Amino acid sequence: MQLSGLIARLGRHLDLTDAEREAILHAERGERRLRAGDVLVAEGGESHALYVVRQGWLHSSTKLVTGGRQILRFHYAGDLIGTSSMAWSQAAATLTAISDCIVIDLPKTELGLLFRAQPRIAGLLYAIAAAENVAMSDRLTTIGRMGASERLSTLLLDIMARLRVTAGGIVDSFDLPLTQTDIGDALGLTKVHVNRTIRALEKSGVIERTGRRVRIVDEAALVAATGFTDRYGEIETAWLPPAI
Amino acid sequence: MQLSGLIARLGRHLDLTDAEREAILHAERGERRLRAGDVLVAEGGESHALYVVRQGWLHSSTKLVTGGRQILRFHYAGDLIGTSSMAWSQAAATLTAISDCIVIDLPKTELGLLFRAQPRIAGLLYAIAAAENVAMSDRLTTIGRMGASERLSTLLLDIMARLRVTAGGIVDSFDLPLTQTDIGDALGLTKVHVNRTIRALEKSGVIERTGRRVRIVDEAALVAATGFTDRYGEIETAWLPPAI
DNA sequence: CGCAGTCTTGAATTGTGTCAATGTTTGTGG
DNA sequence: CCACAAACATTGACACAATTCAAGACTGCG
Repeated sequence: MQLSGLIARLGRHLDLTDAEREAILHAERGERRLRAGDVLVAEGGESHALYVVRQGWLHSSTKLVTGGRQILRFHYAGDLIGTSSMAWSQAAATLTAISDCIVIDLPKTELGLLFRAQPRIAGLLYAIAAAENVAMSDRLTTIGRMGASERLSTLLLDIMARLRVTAGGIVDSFDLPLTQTDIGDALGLTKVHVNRTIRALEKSGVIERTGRRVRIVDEAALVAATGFTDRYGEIETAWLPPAI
Repeated sequence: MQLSGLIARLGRHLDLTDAEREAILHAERGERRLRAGDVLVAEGGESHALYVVRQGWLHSSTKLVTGGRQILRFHYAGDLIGTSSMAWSQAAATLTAISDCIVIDLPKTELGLLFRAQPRIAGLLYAIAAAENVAMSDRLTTIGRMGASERLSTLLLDIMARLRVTAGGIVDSFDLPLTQTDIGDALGLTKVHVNRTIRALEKSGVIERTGRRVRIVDEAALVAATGFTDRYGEIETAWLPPAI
């Protein structure tokens, strides 16, 4: 069977039936390759599709009237992105590739048909959207109520938790393809202060860096300081209607 | 026909068929009355249902390890709340009534059946979830990248835009049932600084206050300063599958 | 009427931003 | 493979926005 971004993702949560796989494959359109830095969708531009990340990292961001930028979320393999186009035909955020990426098109009319043909998939997608909402809430809480070092720690823990989903074994270090400006725009800090905060964490011995590789030395301390909760685990599926 | 929270809400976006109305009514359980201050769902507690707000205001919030609180979102009549229980059986946030409220239970197993019976409703609920996500992104941007007076201005504009959805005519003033502590917890500021910021806006003449009533005097100035976008308008429904 | 919860204000402190200069990496073309 | 430019990281000095602490004035409710 053909490899599919959405099948891989939904298969993490459910055992898909053949009919469900077929329906998903039918909804997906050709893949698109992006170079690091490429913009997949621009804020305000027309958009009639979602995308499934097959490979690589992206982020979504918005621009402010005052010239700043807020990075809203990082996206990894398996994520369903550009979902604002389900509600409006204009994209609410810019999607930018951080590393080289492959994404798969999922036209929204096809998704409509998938919702009708496979209600269990529809329900799971709804649950995933609800989980995304909680992820945004977590970030809001972090940025609204924590200091710079807790924000940064939370980001590192979050990235690591997410990478552990894909990498089977235990991960305690990873390559961080983000500039300090990116990190600042994600955390609501300036790049200068991000730098100071990183160096302080390094000096206190809870993290180590070699080039762009980061190693989490004292995960327990970071978790204790931030109250970080890993939300990347299971999604409850008991309420879903039976598969067709 | 019996009055229903969800029918009223979805009816804003679609002309529902009789079969769809029937199915929604079948999914909804009895209503629940809350007094201002009551907690509908506590963070971490079991939850097997969503709720539709029929009347009143609520907010969702989380607690931090350090003792603080972040208010994530305010909810008004027609909103679908507690959606994190679609993904997990433990609630991710606390739902608290701000004013006296009436909410309607929507058990998630019933929602599963609704998804199967009425795919067009499923699709619309998905679009609404996507719009909720964008609303969270807006708040993240406001808190992450704006100063205190822009944050406060955005909150006021947002509340007013939301009240205009229900109130037919033009609204330029409204009762604000929030304490300054609440506002601070929503905006990532202390209550003291909220007070200073309100008084500064008042002094500069862009807002006026009488008791708990707020009047927006110079809406254009507030919009210009914040880049506020009203997202409470239409939701695109062209991609939805046909009704059954 | 009195009390508890709010709102308001001032003064001192702290965290983060701004500005500016220098060092370090990365990638590109010769 | 080297030279160079551009992007990125690092650091210091200073400015400023928001917090903290504290005290007093409202307001609404039992």
